[in-house]
Amino acid sequence: MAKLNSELMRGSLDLMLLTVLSGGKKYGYLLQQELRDASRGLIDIQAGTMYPLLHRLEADKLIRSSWDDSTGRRRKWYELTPTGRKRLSQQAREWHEYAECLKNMLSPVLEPVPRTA
Amino acid sequence: MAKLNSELMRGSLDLMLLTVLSGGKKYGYLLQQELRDASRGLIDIQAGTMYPLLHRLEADKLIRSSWDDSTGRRRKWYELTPTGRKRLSQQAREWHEYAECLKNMLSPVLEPVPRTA
DNA sequence: CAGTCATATATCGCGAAGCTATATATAGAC
DNA sequence: GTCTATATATAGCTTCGCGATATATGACTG
Repeated sequence: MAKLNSELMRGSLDLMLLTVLSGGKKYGYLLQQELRDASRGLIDIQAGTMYPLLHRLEADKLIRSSWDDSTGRRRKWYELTPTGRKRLSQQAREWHEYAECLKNMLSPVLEPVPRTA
Repeated sequence: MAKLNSELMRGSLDLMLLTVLSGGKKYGYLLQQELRDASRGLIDIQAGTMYPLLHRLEADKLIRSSWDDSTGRRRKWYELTPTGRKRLSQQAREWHEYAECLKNMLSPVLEPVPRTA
């Protein structure tokens, strides 16, 4: 699966991270991998994109973090806050509405009208 | 219909303009109106966003323009170039793929699993 | 044991791009 | 004559994604 033109994802990156986090606590590197795997390589968020984004989401109190230093691998685990959960479901609905709308507009481009036999 | 959080549209604005232009020649103000109407107010691209975007698309030779000064209303009509048409169908497919992927990820959030009776 | 790669997080600087505000000009309504 | 809608354009601000770079450890390999 070819990597996606990343420009397309602008605007829904937070939504994606929040979505993956709704499946439970994750740390950054794991999040990155899960996204890549779940999308068969389509979605590959760079580290230099993801970490600042996680920091933003935390500053906005949509997620919270805790370090685990018990192993040699320092890991910062993130989880949704109640606010984050609300934001997620709201953004998800908004995105879905938008996607349906755009899909509708695109339909003539995606599936050209078959010739009337 | 409430206006959409415009952040969500980042990354697919060009796609939308190209899509609307695939329906025939349009000038900027008309484009803006058609988008707003077709989406029942959901998509409302600001003038300060749209005009620079149109200029970019033209600089990239995806669209071309011609002035109509025959009336009091100066209008700049835009139409797709062959290159723009190719780009549109390519971006449309890419977006669709991405949208399906995200929709998939979102499905547990959008439609919570019903309790097993 | 030295070298290399994967794991794991972080930040800087750059450039792209959307928004608000503002400017300009005309048409039509009242 | 004033106000609103039509129609296009640009400057300045800010946000944000990316590549590059830095740091440190674990795991494998010869």
